[in-house]
Amino acid sequence: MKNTKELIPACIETPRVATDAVIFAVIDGALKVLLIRIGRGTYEGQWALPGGLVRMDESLDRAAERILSEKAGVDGIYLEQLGAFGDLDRDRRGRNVSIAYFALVNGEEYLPHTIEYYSDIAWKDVSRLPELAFDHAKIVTTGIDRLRNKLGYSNIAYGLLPKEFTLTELQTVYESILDRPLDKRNFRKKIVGIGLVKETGKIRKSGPSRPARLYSFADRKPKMVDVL
Amino acid sequence: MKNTKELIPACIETPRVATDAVIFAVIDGALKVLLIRIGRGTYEGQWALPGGLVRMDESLDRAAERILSEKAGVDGIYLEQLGAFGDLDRDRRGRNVSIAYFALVNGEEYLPHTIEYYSDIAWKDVSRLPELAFDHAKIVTTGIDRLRNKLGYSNIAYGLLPKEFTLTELQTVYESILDRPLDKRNFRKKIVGIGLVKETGKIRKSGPSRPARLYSFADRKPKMVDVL
DNA sequence: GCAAAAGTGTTTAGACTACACCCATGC
DNA sequence: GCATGGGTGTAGTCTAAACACTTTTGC
Repeated sequence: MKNTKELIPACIETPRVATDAVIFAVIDGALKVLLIRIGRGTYEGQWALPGGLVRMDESLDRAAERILSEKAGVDGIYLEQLGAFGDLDRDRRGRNVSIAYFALVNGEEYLPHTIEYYSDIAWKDVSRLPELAFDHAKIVTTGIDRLRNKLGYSNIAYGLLPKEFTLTELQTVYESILDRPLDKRNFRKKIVGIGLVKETGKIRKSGPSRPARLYSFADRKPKMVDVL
Repeated sequence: MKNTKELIPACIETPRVATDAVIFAVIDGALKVLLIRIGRGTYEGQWALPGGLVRMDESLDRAAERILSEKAGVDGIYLEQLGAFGDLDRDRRGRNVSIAYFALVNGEEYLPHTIEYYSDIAWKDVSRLPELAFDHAKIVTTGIDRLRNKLGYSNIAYGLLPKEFTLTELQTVYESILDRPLDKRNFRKKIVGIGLVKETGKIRKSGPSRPARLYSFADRKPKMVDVL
């Protein structure tokens, strides 16, 4: 673009720009993605990620926030860019490029609700995904890779948990995402040792078993830490 | 975009889509980036990354390859997407989004040459960069971070070296990029131990010192390995 | 024989892994 | 008193870091 002609016609042939969001939550011990079902048009009835076109007067990050808020009712959470997806055949309706974002929410607190154009919205288990429209399967895979990776060197897991939680709950989140069991003693030693979480002093009683201590994250901003 | 109206006007208001490339080389023991100087227009005389508009009939990856080839004469090298940059004020000439790529070349083999629209092209030391047009300083920073990171868990350094090289040369590349000295014995032990490189059996004599064994990369395709 | 770069091992400290039993509570 | 999940320590192995001298060559 640097060296194209300087005077730009109001309208130039360029791919349209959209964003799609991969929103994760851990629910019932399983990693889930928020999917919507398209209500009309070429892809009617198919599952896809929530997304939308980027407007001329908003940055990519802002567009992602707006679309997430409008189409999935999620506000004020951590959003991170996953990358741009721009293969020629990604959308049969016309040439476009999608900037994918990924986000984490606490599955207990957030209740998805369907909106206009979407005939359905639901959490789907990543290990049993339906067929997805566009190149969204690829985007989801990229998102899962990023999430797994990031879990090992950052504190992002805070996005998936309530303010207070037990170490067992935290471990379940890690195990669900990594899809493998972790040693309880080593996990607790490490997590507490690096100061990822701190004790709240509170205790939660639940059912016929020893009550658990409640912890909270030392930081609720994205931060690099050697976790695993 | 999924839930916009189905029939798309031939021309819709959307940001233009471009790509820019951050091309690295290690020359004279310093990490360098390939920059061009803009020949005309709003940003005339300023330094920037080589880039260009994405066409309607090519994917992002393909556009990046084409532009790299056309504007910097670099062909057939490893290209990796860095991410999308789409702030509102990134280009004073109009709204656009740039998909940035990063690439590595062997500074000894590749000689940059100026082309149409560019008044100059040159390797610039990353520690002494001129002021850059657009948001290219941010893109370069992202590129350097990615490169440093990747050096630690992949074999990408092969892109920066000729087919055969000495272990000292390899170490210089690592040190230039990480901007810190490495222990010679530990470096060699690790690099050879993990099988990143293999001996060619050849020896290179050069000046008044002990001749050095020549090595080559075990793999010349991107691969994950725990290097540092 | 000396300057210049190549090459080579050992020791130590910290991190990761594997592993099994007692504790506090509700019913 | 028993079922349920919470909580704890140690020994062995591996990896990373620190560190200094000998070798081969050209001149």
